[in-house]
Amino acid sequence: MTSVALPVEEQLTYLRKGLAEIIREEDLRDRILLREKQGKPLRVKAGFDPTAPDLHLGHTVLLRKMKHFQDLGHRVIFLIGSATAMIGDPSGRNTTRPPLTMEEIEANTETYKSQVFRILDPDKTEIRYNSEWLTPMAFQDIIRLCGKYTVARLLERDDFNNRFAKGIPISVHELLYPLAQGYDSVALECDVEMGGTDQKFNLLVGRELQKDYGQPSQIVATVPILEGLDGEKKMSKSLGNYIGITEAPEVMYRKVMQISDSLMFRYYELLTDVSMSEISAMQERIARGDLHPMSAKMELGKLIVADFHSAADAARAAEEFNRVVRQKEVPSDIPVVALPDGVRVPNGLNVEKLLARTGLADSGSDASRKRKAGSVEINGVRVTDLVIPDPGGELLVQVGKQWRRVTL
RNA sequence: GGACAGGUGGCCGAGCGGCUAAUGGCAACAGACUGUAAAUCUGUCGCUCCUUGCGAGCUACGGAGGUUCGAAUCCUCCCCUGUCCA
Repeated sequence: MTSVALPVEEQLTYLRKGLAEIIREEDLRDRILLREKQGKPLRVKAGFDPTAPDLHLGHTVLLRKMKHFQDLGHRVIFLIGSATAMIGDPSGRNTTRPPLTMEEIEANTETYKSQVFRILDPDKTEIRYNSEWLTPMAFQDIIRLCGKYTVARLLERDDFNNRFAKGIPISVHELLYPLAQGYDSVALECDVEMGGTDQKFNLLVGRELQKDYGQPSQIVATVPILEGLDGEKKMSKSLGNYIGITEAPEVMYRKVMQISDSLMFRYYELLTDVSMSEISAMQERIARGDLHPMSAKMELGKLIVADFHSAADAARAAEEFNRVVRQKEVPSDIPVVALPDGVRVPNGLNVEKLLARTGLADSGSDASRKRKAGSVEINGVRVTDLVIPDPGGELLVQVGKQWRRVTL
């Protein structure tokens, strides 16, 4: 879809799907019409933290939606929070972070580009840095900015509110974060700002500040926060419940297969172009027993893998999954390592050393535990002995989902 | 500036002189079951070494000292957080 002149109601329908909230929808309609009359695209901004350039599927919910704006001919501003990176969105206790150097930020930007343009259209994307306008601000400018908002209003933010109530520290500079983010919208004269629902407060501050600076208030569009593989907490790298968009097809596919059945529909909704009616039809068929949930999940896996790799990769990943996981055969791409030093002992091979030094265990102690727990298989045979006779040739070592091919 | 309450393993949270590598919960890892779903059950869950044993050593309860045969637990100073008062 590349048409620019889609009727406004159709644009709204297209955009509404998969958005958690639009504030306010009437404003969005008016703004679309206004810009259309002026022959200008909407300026749609979303901010990203330059410290974490590794994107996962959680981020793609937002990116996909940004792409939808582009599909309608609008302009997307991919804002890198180079100046605000020092604060970090006050979601927790990370108070102050060391400032990144310009080199680091540029390196991270490159990483972003290589990932983001798997989804966004580069021709309709503007990459900007908020240090462009925030860094030159003088103290009096900052004071002026602070003068436009009150502490009481900042404390309305859930996170601040909770922390304040529970007596968890809030540093003053954290309060500046929403103001800085809001000011970004002023500097960029945004029509729309997008973000996760957890960003709602910050996005709304932008509306207020724009008004103060004599601009029309931006429309706020929030996307739902994607649950991670555990189905409960939000997808995040630090929680380890994520699927990274640069991960190998097999890994992605396997991770998708691990999610719970209920989560699968959520993923269908937020991560694929499958329509809501198709999704509910699928749910009905599963409820009736016409469709095995696993088949539906396999389909989801293929769709997601194909999005970031290719249909062929997706098919291959599915095949591999069937072979390895369902038929318990040996995976095809096992890391090959040479027999590490110290594994060979006078009467054979030391299993614990083998695990610890091929990355199958975190430490010697961990290796010892895994061995004693009976988690180790070597050449298809469960091994609990500390020392095994040297079988000659190569070793196929398995601990849980991890495999190593060790050459002697 | 003053008064009070706190800082324990990835997180939450017990312990308040020895029996404590530290109860319990969550997370994590492995095994069973399965659709490598969920649920459930079992085991593990600081590090190193080896003679792989209910083995030895080392490190750990904000930091530094001290008391004691022995401290996460008592004392002193310091750092950090919160509440109240000025």
